[in-house]
Amino acid sequence: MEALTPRQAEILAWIRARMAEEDLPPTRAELMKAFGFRSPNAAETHLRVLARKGYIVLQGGTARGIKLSHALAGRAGLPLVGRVAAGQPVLAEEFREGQLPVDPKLFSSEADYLLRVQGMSMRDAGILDGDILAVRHETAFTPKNGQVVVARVNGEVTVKRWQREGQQVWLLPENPDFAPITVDLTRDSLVIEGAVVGLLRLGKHF
Amino acid sequence: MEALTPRQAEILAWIRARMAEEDLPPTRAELMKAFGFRSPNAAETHLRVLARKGYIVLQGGTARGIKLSHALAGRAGLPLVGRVAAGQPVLAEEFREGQLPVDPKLFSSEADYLLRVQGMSMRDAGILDGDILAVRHETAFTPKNGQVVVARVNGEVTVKRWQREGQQVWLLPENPDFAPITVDLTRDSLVIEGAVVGLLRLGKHF
DNA sequence: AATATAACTGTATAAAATTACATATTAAGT
DNA sequence: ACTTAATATGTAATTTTATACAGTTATATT
Repeated sequence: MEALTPRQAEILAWIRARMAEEDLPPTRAELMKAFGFRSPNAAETHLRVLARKGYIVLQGGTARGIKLSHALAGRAGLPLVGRVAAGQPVLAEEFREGQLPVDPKLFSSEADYLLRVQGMSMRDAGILDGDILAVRHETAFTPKNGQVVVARVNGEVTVKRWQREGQQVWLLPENPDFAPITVDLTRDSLVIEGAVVGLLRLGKHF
Repeated sequence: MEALTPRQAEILAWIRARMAEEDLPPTRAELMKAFGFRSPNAAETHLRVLARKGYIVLQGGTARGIKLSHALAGRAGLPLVGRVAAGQPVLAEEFREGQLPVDPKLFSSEADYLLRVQGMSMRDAGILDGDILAVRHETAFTPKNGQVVVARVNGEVTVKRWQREGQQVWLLPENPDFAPITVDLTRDSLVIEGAVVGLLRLGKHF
């Protein structure tokens, strides 16, 4: 399929999100408003391009006649991510173990991906080795103390309980056999990968 | 929910089918054509009634602004069962807390219902109070020793690890604060309700 | 230097769609 | 008998929506 420009991808993403949420395709005017266009024709031309490139199908003479093409329409579920190598993006293609048919909206907060847990450092929080966490990808947020987060310390991805006081952050395990990770925000690199919004344990561990 | 007349049910069914197929709600004119009305107002009044009775939601001033109400829109999913009173069937209507959009085939073995966990007796197996278990309903099967099952002892529903030797069954908790339940099959009543095939923990507990 | 493409503005209009109002028939409920 | 509700017809106004046509600006391509 022909590639999209960043702007086109942005517009397609918005359309998909809108349709998932409202269950109704947008009008040109709605697109216009959402992107701050001053002309409905800006929306029209974008739609034409998306249609020409095969990402959507336009039904002429029909209000809201926008369909996602089959390839995109398949509400696949969420990607399951396995062991993430240091320094690499969590959602990089090579760490994907597959796709699970899980509704992102099942959880309290909408989940973006699933992450398989490695190790027993959160055992006493009921998070065991092999469990699958539903994660909301949000790098720019401030966790509350006590919240379970997916963080990256010096490139390494870890799941821990967040505790912060001033410039000092502790990533607390829930297992006395493990030591807390202490991070001084003024010196160490710490990236929040997301918030844990759910947990899934499948079959064979029972 | 208020009952529908046959004609109203027919119209609602058509709308649902149309939306499933076309992924776009119909207009009054389309409804009119489908049912042979000679006036779009026939469609309008039907829609008003369906909305008043709670089967659909109409968005005023919006082309194709028809939404199926949540009860109808929610596809399949699994029933979530809460506290089950002694002696009553697990799936009795009065214990249902709702329906969750979970694919029954997500688990190693196909799940029939979801059961909310009460208490901490399985804490060390990573099953916490408030967790949701996916259960395969199967009364006539022989669990393997060590398997986590939903059983009913003297009418009371419980989740424990199964251990059997001869006519003696132990239902083992995974928490030293709780005592195993000992069942002599020659004297006590024991019904297996199902096998635990998965676990779900949603949001707020993190 | 000329051309093409992306990403728009601005205006206009026809078609699609909602929705009000007036009316009719039949069946069910009080 | 009277009223209400269901199921329509018929007309028309208004609003929403799609979409054509004529430009503009910036960037990349030939």
